Amino acid sequence: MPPVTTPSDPRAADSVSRRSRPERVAEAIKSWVVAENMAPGDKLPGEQELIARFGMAKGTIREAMRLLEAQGLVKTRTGPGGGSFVHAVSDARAQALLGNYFYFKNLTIADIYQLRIALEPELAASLAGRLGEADLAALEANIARYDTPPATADEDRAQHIASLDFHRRLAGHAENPLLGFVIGFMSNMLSDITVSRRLYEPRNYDLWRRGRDHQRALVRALREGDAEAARHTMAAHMRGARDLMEVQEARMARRFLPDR
Amino acid sequence: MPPVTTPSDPRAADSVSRRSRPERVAEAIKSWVVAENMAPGDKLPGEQELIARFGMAKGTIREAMRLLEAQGLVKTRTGPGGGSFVHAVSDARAQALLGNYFYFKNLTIADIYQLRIALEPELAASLAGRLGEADLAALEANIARYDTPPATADEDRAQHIASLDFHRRLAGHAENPLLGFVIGFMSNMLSDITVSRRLYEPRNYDLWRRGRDHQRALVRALREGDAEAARHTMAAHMRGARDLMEVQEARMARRFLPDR
DNA sequence: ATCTATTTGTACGTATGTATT
DNA sequence: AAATACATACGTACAAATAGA
Repeated sequence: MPPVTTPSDPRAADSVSRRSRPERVAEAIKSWVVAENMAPGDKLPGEQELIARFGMAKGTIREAMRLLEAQGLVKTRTGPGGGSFVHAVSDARAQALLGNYFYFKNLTIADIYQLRIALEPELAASLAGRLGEADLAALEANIARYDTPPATADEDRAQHIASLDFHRRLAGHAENPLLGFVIGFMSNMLSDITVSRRLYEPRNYDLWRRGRDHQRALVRALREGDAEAARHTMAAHMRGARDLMEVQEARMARRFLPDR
Repeated sequence: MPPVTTPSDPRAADSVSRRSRPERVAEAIKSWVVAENMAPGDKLPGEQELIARFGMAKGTIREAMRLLEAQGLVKTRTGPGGGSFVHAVSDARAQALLGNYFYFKNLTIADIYQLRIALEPELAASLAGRLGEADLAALEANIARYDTPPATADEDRAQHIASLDFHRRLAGHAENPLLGFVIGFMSNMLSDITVSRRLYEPRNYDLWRRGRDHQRALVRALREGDAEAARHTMAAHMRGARDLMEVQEARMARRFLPDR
């Protein structure tokens, strides 16, 4: 583990030394993890050893560990064999942290759909012919969850989330982790909306049913390995979904995404 | 500020109470910020008041504040009038946190280009006719930074980063914050690469010069407000840039993104 | 099932650092 | 320059959790 600038360093004015000690310790540990090429599950030095190595107080070291924990990079366990361990940042954590960023922007549903229309067809095409029968069956089972018209606002909402699950599933199968992450993130953001015109109004329901048929056609194209059909079907599905959101006057909820 | 489950709570087994006290305090403060609809700059209660309100020790409160600080949601200042303040998560912070997530995936340059090819043309089209003359001139000045062939590996690298600045600038003008963020993030990820075949080899340089010409044509389309020309020029530019990365056998660096 | 050892988690008092007035 | 109001850091004591005997 590398040394950290000591507190008695006389040149304490540059942008590195201006950071708090916990911050500096956390940075040092991060670059140590890189230098040692550590993998998830590997154990970091214990509290006492860190206190000794950095020459800092227990509280300072603990604050540093909380900084790393909030980033999702370490998990800490008590007891014998306990300690802090390198941890791969989870999907949910990364999404929650990114959601914090957008909490202060005013991201609209139209913004999200601009990316969905560009990316979901790309994902669909790249998945054609690459899903096993079990996964395809799971997608069809998912569609069945919203096969009957919703009768209440609660059912309406549940079906809306269920139809996003379809896209979350696809995202989970993406071989491109960036593509999968962005699409999964958008699906979760869209799960948190409020609508002022309900789905079960005839005009809305018609749009919605067309979307469900698109999903059916999409699974067919995926099964047959027809990438271009999958791409075009998904593109049509996304345009329809965007229109439905507009008709429903859907609005994003203003809250932080949950971490799990 | 809402109360937090007290330490003497007998039902300490569910997924909420299993969180550590600092985590619970941090969550409570986050939902309080939402409930009060606080904005960046607003002051949170001071250490002493939090200690009193939560009935916890100073160290616990401080660890909670470090959790929020790592997420980029609060900044803390010392001195009179100091304390912790709500803070909009910065671009750099959000990118660094998302970069942590991809550190453990193996994201390839091809993965990034799959998204760039889908998204950059969309951004270009949406910017056509919407940039002022000053911004357009800045883009042209940026292109001038790599107008002459690089002579050394250092110049090669500097020009590579400079050409990504062009895209960072465009991303900065995006009206869609999600689109701008994702493109800016990818630009920064691509700034951290190593290449095994240098740009100044004739074949590579030819590809690279074609890219520079695409950027020039793109600025022209943006100035003229021709969205479709901008879209197609950017699409060609992205395909060319991807080919150049492949020819150069570029590889992602394995490190954490800096926070600023 | 209990005890014991190990390791983190919480508490609290004191001293120091830092920025504002 | 001095007083003030705040966070920052330290050190110690004890509590809680967990694995293993």
